[in-house]
Parts: sequence; structure tokens; C-alpha cells
Amino acid sequence: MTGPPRRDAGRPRGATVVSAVLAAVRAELAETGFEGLSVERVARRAEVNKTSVYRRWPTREALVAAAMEGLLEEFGDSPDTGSLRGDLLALAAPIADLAARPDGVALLRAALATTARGDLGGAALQRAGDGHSASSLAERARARGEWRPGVDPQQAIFTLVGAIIHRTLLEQAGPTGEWLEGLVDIVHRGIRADP
Amino acid sequence: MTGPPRRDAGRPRGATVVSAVLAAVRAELAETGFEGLSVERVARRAEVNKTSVYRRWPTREALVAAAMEGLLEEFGDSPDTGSLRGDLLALAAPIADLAARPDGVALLRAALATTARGDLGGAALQRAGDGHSASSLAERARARGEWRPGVDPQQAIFTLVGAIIHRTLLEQAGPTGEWLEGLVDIVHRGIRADP
Amino acid sequence: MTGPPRRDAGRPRGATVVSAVLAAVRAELAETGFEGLSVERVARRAEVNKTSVYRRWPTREALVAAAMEGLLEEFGDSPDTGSLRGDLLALAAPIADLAARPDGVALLRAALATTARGDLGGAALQRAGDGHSASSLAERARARGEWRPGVDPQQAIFTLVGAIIHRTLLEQAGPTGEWLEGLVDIVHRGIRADP
Amino acid sequence: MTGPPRRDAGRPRGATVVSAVLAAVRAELAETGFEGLSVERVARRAEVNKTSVYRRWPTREALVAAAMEGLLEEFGDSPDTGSLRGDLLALAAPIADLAARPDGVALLRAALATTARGDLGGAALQRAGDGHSASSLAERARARGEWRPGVDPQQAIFTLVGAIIHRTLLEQAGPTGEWLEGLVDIVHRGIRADP
DNA sequence: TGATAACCGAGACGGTACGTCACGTCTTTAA
DNA sequence: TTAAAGACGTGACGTACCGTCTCGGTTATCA
Repeated sequence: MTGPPRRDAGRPRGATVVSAVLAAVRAELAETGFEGLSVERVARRAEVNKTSVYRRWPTREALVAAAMEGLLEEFGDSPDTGSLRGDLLALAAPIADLAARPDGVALLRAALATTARGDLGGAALQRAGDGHSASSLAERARARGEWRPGVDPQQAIFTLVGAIIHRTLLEQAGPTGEWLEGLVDIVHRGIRADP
Repeated sequence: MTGPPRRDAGRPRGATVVSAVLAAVRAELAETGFEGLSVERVARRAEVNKTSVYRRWPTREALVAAAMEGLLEEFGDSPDTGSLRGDLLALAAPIADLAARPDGVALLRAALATTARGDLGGAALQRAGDGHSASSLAERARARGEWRPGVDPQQAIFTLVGAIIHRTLLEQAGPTGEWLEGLVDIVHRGIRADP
Repeated sequence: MTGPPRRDAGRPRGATVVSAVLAAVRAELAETGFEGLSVERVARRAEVNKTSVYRRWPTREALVAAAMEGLLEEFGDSPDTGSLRGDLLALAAPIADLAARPDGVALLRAALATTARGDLGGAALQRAGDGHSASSLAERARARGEWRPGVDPQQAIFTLVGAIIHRTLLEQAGPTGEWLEGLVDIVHRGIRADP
Repeated sequence: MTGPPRRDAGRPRGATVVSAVLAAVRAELAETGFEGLSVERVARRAEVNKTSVYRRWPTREALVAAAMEGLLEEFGDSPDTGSLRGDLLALAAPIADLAARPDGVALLRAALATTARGDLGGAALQRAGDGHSASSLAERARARGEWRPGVDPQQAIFTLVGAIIHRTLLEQAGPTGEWLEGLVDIVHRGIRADP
């Protein structure tokens, strides 16, 4: 008599909730870091109910992943700059830029702290240094004769990224331009074909 | 009432407490990782009172630092193997070995998760790749004419370490011998003097 | 986000929790007294969580006050028995009855142990012998010509109560009927108009 | 070969410890009351070791009993003032004086809070209003023909004391001279022989 | 005069309780 | 149907005292 339930009825999801929560997450991350980020405080700060947060983002990791979504957008694919060294720099620069900002540091820390695979670390990987951009960079270099045979493209790129992580989280120093040049120098010489 | 306080008086600390607690920490770290390590559970597992734990190790970080003490012992100073490449491999190998063991992974994760300087990260740094061994390695290489002028020794060593961290925590793959050879290849070529 | 917060929403407080906790408080009071009453043990005994106790009753005093609520109900106002002596007896009898029971003793002790004003002592005062019943009793006595001018009604009533307290807590003897008669005798003669 | 142990040898107990501790107890009582008095804090304040406190005074009650020893000295026996009313006032006045001082209030509260018989309450009773002074006072009044037959001396005195306790602990008002006069009026008329 | 025995400070230790915070689930009412 | 509100059980936090204990060092007394 009452018919099938309509799928589109009910109170619509407020877009304001999403933005308020994600803004709160970013603010909390900047203040207290990934450790010490609590759903409860995020909800309070966003003036949103705790249950509304849980409905959308089941875990803390999902929450920061969503909040950091934008930060990973820029790592689409490295452009062709005409030289291997240029390509490496073009790939490393946005990562270093991210690591220079406090929220970027928080994101990195979060990605590394999470034990379970497929959460933050995985997502970051897929975006940042994943197969695609690494292999396309290597492909271009090979075409130019710059790539030393036998070098694994991923290993090269990951070495670059790992150095930035070490710099940011362990040395707790900002990856300056000069420092980055030195790093790219090392890696570039490390993977280029023998002259 | 009888004079200046003596530092050595009082009931001596029971060695059994220490060993029981640290063993419990290691076990918990292996099971649940650094996140999810609670003082309360450690104390229960060690069959020791919570207050006895807090008396010695004021923070969670101090606890894992103490538990991991032994793991960092081996990084004294890298031996002189006669060549830069050999020296690099000799320095990287024990770190890679550590990163290959589950408790080593937990230690790394803990060091990176801690925000505050001077805790785990700092301690690990001082042991692992700090100024001393890095500069002595570089000194030997310079004497042999192998070190390319202008390369910062710390940067080179930290790049090596950063790559291992990336491999272990983000890629979640073990640093095999072959992989390590490839890494040392890259870094060695990156910092050696032009032939 | 949708308007002012509603006060009536949310899961209602379970009545079972309340009754279980208050019963546990009464039992603990009977066994160990006010000192030695711990929230933790009450919660354990009631098989209720500690936080659920704290949510409702922020302090230990509030807890026993709530548990003793019923004990103070009966002191509404003393009836008109037709004579000052009868009124005094009617007022003192329920207090003496309370003091004759173990939980009543515990209540008294708790009221006296609390330092802060406005807690138990205050509540007990307001119920038991406070202005209202004291002055109405005096008013009736004055109308009959039984009240000696210049006597403060509160002082008279409080003297009665104070004697019962001394009997119960310091002498640790029960306020028997005979004893109470003697007390009322003293106070009655003390405040009646000269014949 | 060594013979039986001597009972009298050894280092005597230092008097400085005793006085320092008792002073600390009095200070703590004045500040935080009987509840919230801890052996640990007393020891810290007296700059004496916790063990030294426990050696002498096994319980908290013993501690305050010792600290309050002096306060109860003055209640030896009430002097003969020549009249029943004068004797009552002479007996009540020092008690009221005690109750007017903060440490006296703390002592009263402590005496009432303790559940176990024979601790503070008992000691206070034995000193303050015990049989001896009550009956000697009554004896003198009987000799003068002032004592109404059938009145229990203890009950009369205890009523006096109970009123002061009520005034001090429940009403939390100081027993002023005027108030005390009113109280003695009531009790005197309550127990005197009919004129 | 020297052994003996008690005193004393210092602090570790196992306990218990404190009061707070966050977790994630559940039940209710309102939009 | 979704949202807001909040109760609830659970578990951990870090701290404070409890009372006991094990030491090393001191100090008086008595043989």
C-alpha cells in the first residue's frame, strides 16, 4: 500500500558538513599533527556531530586522506623538459614543495605512521611516484640515450622521494632549493648513462 | 635531616622489572605496531605495575627507545673497506638488515611518527648516519680521490637511508640484497669523482 | 548546522543505570562508610561503567546525595500536635529514626565530613530543620503563649538535631525512645515561656 | 656468644622529626581539612621521610590525634563558679573557643568522620565531655538544689556539645558569645530544678 | 672504646583510585 | 532518509597516595 521506498527522499546531505569537517581536519593536523588527531575534536571544531563524521569517513585515515585529497592532485605526470636532469627536478620539485608546508609534513607523517597497506601510504604512492610517471620519465630518457641500462626507474624515483622524507621527518629541515639541487645532482649522476 | 641527599640510597631497582617490561614492549610492537602500543597493556603483559613503568620511562617514546636500544648498537662506525663503494655498502647493509626485521620496521615507524625532536628520531639519527661516520667515510674517499668535490657527505648518507625507509615503510617490501646493490650503485655513481 | 541545538534529542538516559548505581552506593555506604566510598568500586558493583557514573554525578557528594534522596523526604513539615512539646517530639522523632538506621548514620557522617558548603550538609539542613518548619513550629507555640520571648527558633531546633548527631556519631549509641524523651524534655523546658 | 638483644640500645628518636611533622599536619589540616590530608604531603612539607612518619604514627587518625593533642588539654575539669549556669558556661566556653578556630573545626570534622570507635571521636569524648566533669558539675548543682531530678548529666552536657558541633559544621557559622549565651540559656532552663 | 641496635633518608614496588578523554555503537527525535 | 543529539560501554591516559620493603649511613647506648 505504501509502495517501494524512494531512494531520493529524505533530508539531503549538506555540502557544508563536508567542507566544515575537512577544514577542521586540516586545521587540527597543522596544530597537533597526525598523532593527536581525534575525530571528537574535529567534530567539535567543525560544529558538526560526531556521528555525521563517522557516517562519511569510517576511520581516521580516511578522514585525513579526504582532507589531503587536494595536496596530491598536482603530481599528475612530470612534463618533458628535454633533459633527464630537468625531468627529475620537475618531478621532485612539487614533492619538495609539499614537504615544505606544515600540512604536507603532517600528511607525510600520517602516510608513514599507518601500518595497514592500502590506506594513506598506498594512496600517496599511487599518486606520487607510481609506475606511470616513473616509467614515462625513464622512457623519454632512454630515447635520448641518457638512461643507464639496468637501472630500475621506480628505484630511482623512490630514492629521490625517500631522501626528501628523511630530510623532512628525521632531520626536520626544510628541503631548500639548494639542497634539492644537490639531491638531484646525486641521483641524476647515479642513473645517467656513462658518458 | 642528616645531611645532603644521597643519590645512591634507596631500594635498588629490580632488574627483573626492566627486562620484563622491555620484552613486553618488543612483543607488543611486533603485534600491534607503534600506534596502538599502550603503556597499560605493556604493564599487564609484563606483569608489572603501571606506575613502575612510568617511574622509569616517562613517555611512550622513551619506552620504545629503551626497548630498541640494542638495535642501534651495531651502527658504530663503518669500517674501511678500501673503496668508496665498499664503504657505502658496509654502511647501508646493517641498516637494511634492521629494516628487514619486523621489530626494525616498528622502530623505524616509531621514529618517524614522533613529532618532537630529540626523541626517537634524533636518537636514531645520531646513531645511524650521523656526522661522525658520514664524514669519516667521506674523508677516506677524498684521500683516495673518489669523492666528487662539492658533495655533502650527510646528504649522500641520508639519501641512502631515506631510500631504505621508503622501501620498507611505503613500498612495504624487504630490502633484498639485489635491491640494495642497485641502490648503492646509484648513490655511488652519484657522489664519486668524475672519472 | 541546522539551527539551535535541541535539548530533547538523543538517546534517553537509562533508568536501569540510575537504580543500579544508587543501590550500589547504598550498599557500599553501609559496608565501608562515606570514607572509603570510591566511585570506581560503586561502578564495579553496579556493573556499570565508571564514565556513566561521572556523567550524571560529578562528585562523590552528589552521588551520596542522590542515593540518600529518599531518606530526607519525610521531613516535610512538622504537624500541629496541639502542644509545643508534642510538636518538638514530632519533629525530632523522624530524625532520630533516621539516625537509628545504619544508612542514616552514613548519611549523617557524609554530611558532616564534607567541607564545601552547598553539598550534603546544606541539602540536609534545608530539608531537616531549616527555617520553614522551625519558624512555623515557633509561630504556633507563640500563638499558644508557650514560646519564651527572645528564643531563636532555629537555635532551638538545631540544638535538638545537634544532640542527636552527638549521640549517634560520637557516643555511637542509638537514640532510643527514652533517651529522646529526655532530650525533648530538656529542650522543651529550655524554650517554653516561664509558667 | 652474642647474648640476648638489648632493648634499650640504639639511636633515639629525634625530637625534631616529631615537631616538624606535627606542625606540618596542623598546617595541612588548616589548608585542606581532614579529607585531603595525606601522609605523603605531610612528609614532604615537614621535609621528613615518609617512612619516619609511618614508624611513629601508623594511621592518619593517629597523626591528627597527636597533632591535636594540645587542643584537648584545656578541658580538664570545669571550675566551680558558684552557679549551675556559670558552670555550664565555663564548660561550654572553651569548647566554643576551640570550634571558633580553623584547626579546631578540622579536629571536630576529623573526629566525626572517623568510623572506627576508639580513634579520634573516642579520645575527644574522653577529654571533652566525659563522665568525670559532667558528673562533678551535676554533683555541685545537686548540692545547691539546682539540678532537676531525673536529668542525665551526660545527656545535658552532650546536648551542649552537640549544638556547638551543629553550629560549626553544618551551619558553618562561628559560635559567637551571644549565640553561646542563648544556648546556655536553653540548656540551663532545661535542666534546672523547677522554681 | 667498640660492637650493637635502632633511627633515618632515599626510593623502588605493587596497589587502588582518581578524573578526563576519545573511541565507536546505539537509540531517539527533528527536519 | 538523513541529520543532530547524546547516552553508553570500553579502554587508556597520566597522576597521586597508599603502605611495605630494602638498602646505606648515622648515632647513641651499653658491655
